[in-house]
Amino acid sequence: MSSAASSRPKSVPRGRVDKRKAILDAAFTVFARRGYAQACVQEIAEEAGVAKPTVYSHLSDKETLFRHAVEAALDALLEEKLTVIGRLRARAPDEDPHAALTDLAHGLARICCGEPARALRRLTYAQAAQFPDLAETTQERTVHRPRAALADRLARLSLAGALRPCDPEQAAEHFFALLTGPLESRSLLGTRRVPAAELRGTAEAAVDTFLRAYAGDRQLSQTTAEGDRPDGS
Amino acid sequence: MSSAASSRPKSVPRGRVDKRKAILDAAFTVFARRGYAQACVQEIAEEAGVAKPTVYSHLSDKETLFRHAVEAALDALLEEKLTVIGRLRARAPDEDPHAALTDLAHGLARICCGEPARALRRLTYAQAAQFPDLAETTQERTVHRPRAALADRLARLSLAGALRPCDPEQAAEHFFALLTGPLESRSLLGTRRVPAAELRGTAEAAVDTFLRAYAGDRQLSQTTAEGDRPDGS
DNA sequence: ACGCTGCTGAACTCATGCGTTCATTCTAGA
DNA sequence: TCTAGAATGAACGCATGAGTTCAGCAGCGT
Repeated sequence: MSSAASSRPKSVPRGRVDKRKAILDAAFTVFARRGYAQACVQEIAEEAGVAKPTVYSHLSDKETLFRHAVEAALDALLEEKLTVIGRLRARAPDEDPHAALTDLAHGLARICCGEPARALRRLTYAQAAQFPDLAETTQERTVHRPRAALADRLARLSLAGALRPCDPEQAAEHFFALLTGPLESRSLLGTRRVPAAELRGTAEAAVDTFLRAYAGDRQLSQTTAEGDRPDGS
Repeated sequence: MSSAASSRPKSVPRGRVDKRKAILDAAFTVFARRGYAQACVQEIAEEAGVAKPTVYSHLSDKETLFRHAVEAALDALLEEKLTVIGRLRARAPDEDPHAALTDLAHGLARICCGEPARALRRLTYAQAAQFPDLAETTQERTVHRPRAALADRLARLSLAGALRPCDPEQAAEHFFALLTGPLESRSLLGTRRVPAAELRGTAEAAVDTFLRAYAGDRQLSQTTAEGDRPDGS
């Protein structure tokens, strides 16, 4: 997303390129950098390697620009998360869930701490009051849908006896909470880049606690023994 | 905080009042309502029942105004949280931790879903890029200090055998995560007012899961039996 | 009664930035 | 090669709002 635009395509051959996409990418980059109010359309145009009137010919408004840019970024992020969650499907349902969940947690942690996700969180929080419908879309795409997808997977694990009988929606919610809550505080509201080691430690701690609370009888003793050192961060 | 200013003291007797406090309260109210960039000093002055030059005579800048208003709100919020956490101290350390933690969770949930806390989260997220030091102060006051305070209490519970041996800092972190994560998603990024019933249910679910993961051997069977219905929200 | 101090309100300057206009230039396609 | 449509860039009008100025006014101590 921002990686493509951050190389400042100043010298696009001026002819036919996919200007619209370039503009939306640039818009997200600049909004992420400055925030909605502080971002000016001129800078977006420059970032996209395009003239200001061109921007207005594609997207009528600064607000429209913002909405489309944010929604595109949301979609990309959702897809990433669903892919990582979907990897659970490939696992044998009766395998030890510890390894599978650790992989999952680590994958999700990497996504949540990536620049796009952090920027998106800042932007949607900031404009939650001004564009309440966007806040709703955001929750839907970044929280509810991934949670539902995870709940499906956890339900299967539960049936297979790897997790105790429980409400899978709530289990998924708690899984995400244990993972993203600590990450949130470690990234200083998305301000700071979380080092990979911390990220891994946080993910493991989350899985540990999650399994202590949700592991099925079959797994309990094993898990409890394994995660007994206090911490490591 | 905002309750004093929300009654629009349009007709202050013009003479000596604590203008400065009125201004800071009004500033927080207006910033919370509009966001930093959209808030205008004129509106803050009106909300405080004061003329615009008076505002500038007390606080030199819009930025200064913002910082002082936010920090005052942060302090108030921190004190509230510490008070609620401090109530754990009064409990007998060998008593069943379930009741104590539920009280705590419920108290914290009420604070975190209150208008000041939600507004504060929106504001600091929004301006995290522009005023990074404020983001740090915010984390310190709203996360680290309360977590440290809770960790102290949990350490005592652990020593008393009510919780299993564990890193109290991490236990506290997970406790907060299990509580505030779900609350966050239920309040739609602070946009929506969470109904009391949901709030209570979330708090109980958080304590449930927390105790399943952290209860000491003495408590394990009891807790596990008690929280066995899937959910309730 | 007098003047000092702090507040008022209205008007002002100035910077910023949205959205638009227009004459010009480029590219694609016939 | 010629033409239509898209893109350019530079300038413009206009609104908004930060921060300031200033003449007047209320209260208060003396």
